[in-house]
Amino acid sequence: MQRQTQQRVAIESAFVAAGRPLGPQEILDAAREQVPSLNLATVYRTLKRMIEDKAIHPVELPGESARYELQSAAEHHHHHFRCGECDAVYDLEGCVEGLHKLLPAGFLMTGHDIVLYGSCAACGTSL
Amino acid sequence: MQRQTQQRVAIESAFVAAGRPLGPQEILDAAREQVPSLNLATVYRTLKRMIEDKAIHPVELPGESARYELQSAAEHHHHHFRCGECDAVYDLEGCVEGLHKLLPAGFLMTGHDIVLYGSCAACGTSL
DNA sequence: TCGTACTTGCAAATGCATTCGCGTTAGCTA
DNA sequence: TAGCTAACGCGAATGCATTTGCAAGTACGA
Repeated sequence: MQRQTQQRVAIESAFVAAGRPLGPQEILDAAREQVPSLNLATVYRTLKRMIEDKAIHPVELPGESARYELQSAAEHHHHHFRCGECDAVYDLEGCVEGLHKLLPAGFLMTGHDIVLYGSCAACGTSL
Repeated sequence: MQRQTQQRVAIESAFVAAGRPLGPQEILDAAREQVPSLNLATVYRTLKRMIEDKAIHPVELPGESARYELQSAAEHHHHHFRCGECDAVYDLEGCVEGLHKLLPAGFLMTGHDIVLYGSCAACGTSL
């Protein structure tokens, strides 16, 4: 069976505390505040298992390696915002109309991704 | 100065003939019909120079390695469609309204990307 | 509390896209 | 047409994110 180790608890709480998609290195940095000895390989192993358990799911952005977010956040349709200052990614609520009008004749759409770029509230405030 | 080699001509014409973003391997496959001895390293070298010359520019999609498209295609704002059957990427004309309404308070938007997924006309026809 | 076997940390190994070194080939100018 | 040198093909090397082997550590049921 699966064990409740302190490293796993630290990783899970890092996701809850952040409330936004995190990459392996971000997770490592955050979780090390609970468990300083935490290793990146353990982060990857834990991520892999959490994906299998459907506790998290991957968030891919153009030209970047995968981040992950809690499945609960992914239960409703949403998109992402990437801050060019701090490189953090945030969840966005809602969607837009009219994507179908972009479709050429004969094309069938089954899904879409939208990514907004700019600077987040935290970075904008500190300018 | 720069030389007009047959490999470079083949690569440039592959872009023109395709009329859509191509990845290094796709370019290799296409250009080898003109120059069978063409090597992948040469494709990469040529792409690098074409980017410096602003003849092409990279197209990044979530979770995939870069494709490239002619700068002429990039002169006007547009987005992309990715076919899940043949893995090809196509340019889409136009854009949508209302992206600003997705933005949380305090966030500033400087750009955006939209990717539609589904099956293209070529694949849809052959089903 | 004990023992088992799941987990971890560490370092080495992968996989992959992309780049480089080098001897050879081939544009291009005189 | 000859000569210079940019460009090529090939195979090895990089860089990076991610994975794995293994010995040591530790959660947790009996």
